[in-house]
Amino acid sequence: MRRLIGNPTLSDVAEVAGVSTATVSRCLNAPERVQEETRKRVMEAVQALGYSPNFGARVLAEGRTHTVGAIIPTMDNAIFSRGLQAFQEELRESGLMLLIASSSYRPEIEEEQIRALVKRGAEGLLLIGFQRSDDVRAFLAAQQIPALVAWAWQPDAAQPCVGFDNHAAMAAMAREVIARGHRQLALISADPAVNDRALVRIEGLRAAMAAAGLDPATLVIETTDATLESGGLAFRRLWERPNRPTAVLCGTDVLAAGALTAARDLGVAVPDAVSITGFADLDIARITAPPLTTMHLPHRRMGREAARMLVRMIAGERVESRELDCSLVLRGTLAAPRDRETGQR
Amino acid sequence: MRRLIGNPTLSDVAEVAGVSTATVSRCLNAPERVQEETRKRVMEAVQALGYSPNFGARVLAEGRTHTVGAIIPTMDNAIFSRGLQAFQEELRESGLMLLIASSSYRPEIEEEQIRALVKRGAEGLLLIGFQRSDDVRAFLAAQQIPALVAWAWQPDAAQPCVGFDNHAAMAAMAREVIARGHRQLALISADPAVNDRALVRIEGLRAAMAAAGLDPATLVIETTDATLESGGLAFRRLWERPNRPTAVLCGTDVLAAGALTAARDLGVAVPDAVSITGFADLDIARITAPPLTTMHLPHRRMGREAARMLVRMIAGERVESRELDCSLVLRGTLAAPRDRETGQR
DNA sequence: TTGTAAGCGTTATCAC
DNA sequence: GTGATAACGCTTACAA
Repeated sequence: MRRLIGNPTLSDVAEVAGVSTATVSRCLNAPERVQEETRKRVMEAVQALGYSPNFGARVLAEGRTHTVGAIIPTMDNAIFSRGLQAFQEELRESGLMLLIASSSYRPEIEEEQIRALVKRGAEGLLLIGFQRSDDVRAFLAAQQIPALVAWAWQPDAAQPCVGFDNHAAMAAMAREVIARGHRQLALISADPAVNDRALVRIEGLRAAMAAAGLDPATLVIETTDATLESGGLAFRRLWERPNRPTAVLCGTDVLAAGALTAARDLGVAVPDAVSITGFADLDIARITAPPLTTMHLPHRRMGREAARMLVRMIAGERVESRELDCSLVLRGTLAAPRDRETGQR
Repeated sequence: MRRLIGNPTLSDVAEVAGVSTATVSRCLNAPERVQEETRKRVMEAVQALGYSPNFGARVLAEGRTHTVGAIIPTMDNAIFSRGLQAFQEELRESGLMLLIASSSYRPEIEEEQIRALVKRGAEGLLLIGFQRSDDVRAFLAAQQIPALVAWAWQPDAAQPCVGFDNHAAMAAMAREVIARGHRQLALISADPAVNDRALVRIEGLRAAMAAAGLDPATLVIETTDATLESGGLAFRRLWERPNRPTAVLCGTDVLAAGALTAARDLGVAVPDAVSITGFADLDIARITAPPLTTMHLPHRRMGREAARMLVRMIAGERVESRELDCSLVLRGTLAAPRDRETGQR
């Protein structure tokens, strides 16, 4: 498609200013390399014509797009939005633009978007989690597009990553719950089949149970998607079971908030009748009643660090994967279980 | 910058397949226009070389980037994230990629980002609110970049927009509050100087007061930024004043949730001692205790509609601005004021 | 300091 | 149906 009205080009500017295109280009990209007077003349011509460089031509000639891509499951989940905001802010410092796509937690869409982003000139990619087909991995390698996995860190990761140790974090939460005396645990989690962070968290939880002498097989898991409603529904299902758990751990604050709301609607007192824990320490963790006991994640730091790492990867440097610390934040939804017979703690 | 290892080009593929570059290009862009057999041979060469078209060259030749840009105050505010997600999903349907930037509510950063986005090839822009310097407007006009204002709609808008009538919506909320018997109103709002939606909401509130025979000058306004903490702090300031309001309207659910949390911490019962209302009907509106009375906004519909309109604008079509409906959702934080002397309603 | 001119890798218009 | 070849608008050696 040709532009309806031809935008002014470099040579238009050059003609008006009475210089060569090279000089105009220099004025724009390396002003110090051209004489004060000439530059002034050129800049006036630029102004007069309302010139703005053609993106395609610049990319073709320079060989760079100054753009990176990020593919997240959805922007409509606070667990990603804060870190993503920090990621974008830091990218801006490096003069990079951010291309965003979302996968709706579906691998085939993620793959499609990875290809689309690369086709659109992304020089590097931010990806969530490790789960990915060999096909895409080969594609990325062939195109020499560096990809950084974020929101997850694993000790043995083959790819560069930045995030926290989901296994250890969930295990720590489980230890805290178990230390309070809970023996009947339940988990509300995203589907581990499509969410490797969820899978790893489940494993961490089971490991902690085993280490504490509990049988991991007694763990009841409700798998669901990542919305408030789903968390509430999952809690209701849990509550209909013969053996009600005394503590419900949740894979996310969003699920926990949903569970908490369902508990309130059901007239189930938290933490008196049941303890509920979250994961992520989102804003919502502080506004529930009672406020949510959860695992604090360094959202902004992770976003910033991801941007810095990706910038270096694009520059061709090798980067070390980076583990960030989480910390348990005890608020009001975790307490010792009450004895169901006596009502005593 | 030259690529370290030259990626395969169209002519590499052409050479391997023993055809011309034109044929290869056709195979990729209009497969039906080339013979079955030739195409097969070409595709094999493409595979073998791991060929992927060069973005810059394609843009230069085609004259299109298939990319749009969006600049929002911040992704880290649920009031934008849901609509933005829908916007991106709909863009994908049209084969467009999304470039995202944020302004932190600062006009000068927004302006910088507008220019950056255009420089990076955005064919159209999604902008929040109407407030913008003449400079940028002229720039956009000169570059012939269509811009759609979203999250706001005004009857007399000079630019195409899609959203809701902030004035009418806030007035409706105020009418509801006043109808309950409230006479001492307060508002926790974003700074109207940097947020035109906030300004319009204030005006709507004042208009409703005047229409109900209340003196708009009695409205107490606490201006603050858009975070949970700020909402809480603003509520505390309100509560320290000599004349405590009986109802606190908030410009956003986030501010309302902060206010609600502060009220809880202060031991102020909601809605018994004070009514609080939100705006936007975010997820958090349903998890506060009591759940928040707020104004429902059609987030996803707005995002989708914005994408469709922008696509048409880019195609050169004229579009009509579109107003979307809001609806009051009464939950638990609004009630009739209690008489401070007698405790009666 | 400035100008000349050779790419950059596509798409698209012609001929054939 | 296929092949030459001319744009597309910029950056950047290299020359002057």
